[in-house]
Amino acid sequence: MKFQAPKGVSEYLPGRSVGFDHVRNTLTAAALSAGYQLAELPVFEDTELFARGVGETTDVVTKEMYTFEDRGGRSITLRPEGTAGVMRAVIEHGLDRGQLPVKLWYTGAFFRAERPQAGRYRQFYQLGVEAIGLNDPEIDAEVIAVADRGLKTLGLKDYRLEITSLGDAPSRLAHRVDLDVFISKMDLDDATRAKAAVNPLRLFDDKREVVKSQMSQAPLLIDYLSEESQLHFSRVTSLLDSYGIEYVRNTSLVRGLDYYTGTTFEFVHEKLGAQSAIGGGGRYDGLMRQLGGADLSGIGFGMGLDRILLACEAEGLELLDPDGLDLFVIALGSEAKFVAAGLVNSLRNDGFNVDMSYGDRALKGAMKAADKSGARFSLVVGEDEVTSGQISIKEMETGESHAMTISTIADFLDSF
RNA sequence: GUGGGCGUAGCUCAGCUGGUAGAGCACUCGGUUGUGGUCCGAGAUGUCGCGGGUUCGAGCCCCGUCGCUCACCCCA
Repeated sequence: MKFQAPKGVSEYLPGRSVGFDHVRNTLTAAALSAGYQLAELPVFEDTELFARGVGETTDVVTKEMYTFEDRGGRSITLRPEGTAGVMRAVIEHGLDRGQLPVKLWYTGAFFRAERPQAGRYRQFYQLGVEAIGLNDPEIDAEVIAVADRGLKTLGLKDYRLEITSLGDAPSRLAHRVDLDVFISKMDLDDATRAKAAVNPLRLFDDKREVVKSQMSQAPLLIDYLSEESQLHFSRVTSLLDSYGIEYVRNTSLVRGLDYYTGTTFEFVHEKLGAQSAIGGGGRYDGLMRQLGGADLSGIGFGMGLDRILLACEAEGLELLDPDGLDLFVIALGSEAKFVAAGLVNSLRNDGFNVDMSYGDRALKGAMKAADKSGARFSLVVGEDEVTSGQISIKEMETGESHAMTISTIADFLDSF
């Protein structure tokens, strides 16, 4: 029996794992730049948390969750998204009792039992932030700017920020009345009509031409915003303007999680195929209360690390490893190998990244290994070096060598 | 869940109307008794995804299955 990874999971091995780590670290740095603090949360939660948080009628809940019963008979679900778990932790530990907003970031694996596709996996990685407790347009702009800063720091260019406002409850109620009337007059198949009955906004996202052409005349939620919602949204866009962050208004932007209200956004990459959303998020007014907490608003985003890596690769960005090897040591002969191992261990204790050749490789092969390791310097240790203590460190890129004694290697490496 | 394409060496792929498996890259060794990237030479590597069927004979045809992939759906 030959084992294979479970269907549809993403995994990153040498070659791509450095790029993945770089993406994650860059987005982490963006979150830290704005004062977000780490929340390390479980990957599974009470099933009910997601049912109530994400929305009972969403596809995510009705057909994409990994749900199972644990040994105590509890219904457990692998987290399909991050916000519900963060809210649970905030409520459970009373994090909202101090100063607001509570600003948290998280990263890790998420799970949805979907049919795999380009950029869509059953286990995938996200990094997200949540700012909870205040309904301040400056926070909306900050959250969007953090995500955008992360993408720009990576060097991404071929993406766009789409943004809209889903308004507050009164706005949406007024719109829905008119939208339902409009949809009732449309020519639709049964499945689509059923979908519309659950959430009519979904029809704005339909890719079929028959639906798209009819929906082009549909009433838009953006035209129903209350004055308060309008003011909030225009302030957010003004802030983005002042930050120099470009965006396009997408009045038919719809998201698959039910909890979004007000400011809602999505980052879309142009070179990714059908699964082109590399991240998205928005404000959620009723979520915390819905989950048994105080009636506080919040806003956050989730960025898809797998898709962002794909986007970087599609743009041909170089994702370098900042923590590569400083030195690669080649030992010739048993005695030299013993000495070299001690030297390597001691340099590692001093904080350098060092590797050495193992086995009994010929010098040529060992040099090749040094080359492939990506180390900045190489060093050959043989009988002569062991007895004299004199060595010569070679700079791999230039081929230049530097003579010194073994005891001064650390000082030499430090000077670079 | 629905539909299309594809599974051959570690990777990318070739393999004719069915006749018993190949290339390039990567890897190892040597040319150059202790200095990589170039060049030259040699070598090693496969249950041809898996199971069944047709056939004297299957990598090739048929069925099933698993996986990958692309799109729908949905979303990160």
